[in-house]
Amino acid sequence: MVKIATWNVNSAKARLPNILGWLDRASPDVVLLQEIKCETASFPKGDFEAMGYNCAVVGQKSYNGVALLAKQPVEDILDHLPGSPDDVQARYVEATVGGIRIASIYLPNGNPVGTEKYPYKLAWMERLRQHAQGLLKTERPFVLGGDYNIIPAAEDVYDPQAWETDALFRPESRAQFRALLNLGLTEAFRALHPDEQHAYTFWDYQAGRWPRDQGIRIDHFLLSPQAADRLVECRIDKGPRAEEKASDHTPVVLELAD
DNA sequence: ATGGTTGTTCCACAA
Repeated sequence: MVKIATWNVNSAKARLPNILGWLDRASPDVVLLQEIKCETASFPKGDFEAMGYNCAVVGQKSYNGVALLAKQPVEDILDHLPGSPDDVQARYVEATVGGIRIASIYLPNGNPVGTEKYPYKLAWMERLRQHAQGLLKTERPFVLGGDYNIIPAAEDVYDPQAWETDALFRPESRAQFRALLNLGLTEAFRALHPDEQHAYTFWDYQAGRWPRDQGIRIDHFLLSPQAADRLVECRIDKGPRAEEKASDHTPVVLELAD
């Protein structure tokens, strides 16, 4: 069994004790991090290496930043999403681990709608769709995990009406996400748990969203057919969201058969 | 419509 986790940590440095503690307990084989919020050189790589992880890091100052950690060797690293050479935002890293192509994705938020941020989000998603189309042609297993900043459906948000006009839930955003799935990818959590309600991965720090369980499900694993054949489990671990100095996101864990 | 919190950086911005 291979255990792959994704977690938007909202700063690798501020969250370091939480991350190390969780890795020690959960012991995933592969970890996809988003919003590390530091430059590649200042990522606390040594702490993860000391726990036996190899690291591929794509950082930038202050914002964004993604990483892929794995107990097995990390090979053939791709440090950006192809299709827009001028895009400098650190939102994508992809590598091969144990014969599986794996990406850590931090999809643009897109708010406020009406600014250049929203078309940037939609264009980024179209680039991701094009790239996934290319990966599918290899007919090999791949896993695209991360913070998609997409609420796929009404059952994935505590108050659908309140989110109607938000970039995470607008029809154009959801249509672009659907187009990605319709290439033939499997959204692991919903495929395994079609009826599960209140299965959230993010709760805002503001307005008591966590204690009231008013969250949204925006962190996802998308699997190629060859990876979906091996799908065993996908669950949300709410534990880390309850800790002191928690990230606003909690980890999602995927298990694939060997 | 407002309010509310966290992180990084610099006294705003992103989420």
